Amino acid sequence: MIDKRWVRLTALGETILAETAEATGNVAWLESYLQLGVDLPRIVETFPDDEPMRRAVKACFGLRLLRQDPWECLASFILSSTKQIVQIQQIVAMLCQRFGEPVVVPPGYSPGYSFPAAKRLCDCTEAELRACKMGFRAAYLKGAAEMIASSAVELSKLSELGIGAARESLLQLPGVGRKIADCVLLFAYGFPKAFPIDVWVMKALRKLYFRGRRVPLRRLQRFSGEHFGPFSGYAQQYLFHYVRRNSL
DNA sequence: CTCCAGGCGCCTT
DNA sequence: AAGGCGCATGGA
Repeated sequence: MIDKRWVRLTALGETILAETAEATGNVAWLESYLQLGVDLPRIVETFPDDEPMRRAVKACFGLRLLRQDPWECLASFILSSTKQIVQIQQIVAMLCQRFGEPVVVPPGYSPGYSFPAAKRLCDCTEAELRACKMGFRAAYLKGAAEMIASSAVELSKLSELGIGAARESLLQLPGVGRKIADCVLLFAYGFPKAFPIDVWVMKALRKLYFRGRRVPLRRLQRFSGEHFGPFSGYAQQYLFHYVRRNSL
């Protein structure tokens, strides 16, 4: 589901086949989501020429970032803390099914639902949200939904700000700390210097650049900003998927 | 049974 | 400013 459209993507060698449930006049929305205008080789070129980055780029050749909807991205990451990825997917699926809007799907496919708007979720009780198995994150999600719906934080205006000011805005939301804020800045707004440091990236940085020593988070953040260049967020993704595949 | 999973918020030093 | 701990839930 992209926005409120059902899409099936298939890799066909060098091209991507996209099938939609309904006719779609122009495909700007899809080009934006897939970031087809991004010149990946130009970006990879800016990475530091050191051994860890060379290995990560080789291991994840062709890895790209998507451009996701800000609210969907934010809400999903609020639900992500100390959860495994499969469980996050289950929670999000349940949220969509219960509170999203039905979307048109091709004949023979199971029903699909959009990601529920902030306004819809702040009308839910915390108990209804907890019923989607999100546990203590329910209060965070509801609180964040209220602030978005009331425009206490205006997601649509963050792209006009610099990364620092945009991050400060996101940090006002309950359940949003530095890591989640940086995920939203990178995946939904495309700030190329946003560098989320989760447990995996922390492991990667320690092992690959600090001889496995324990390093304060502050120092890792400073290092990430200085070492990986103008597209450090992309570098982060290469490192992340590299360590996850090799379970370092 | 215990441990832990793409953190955050709050309470201690 | 920095470090420790609890928080729901489910699976290994």
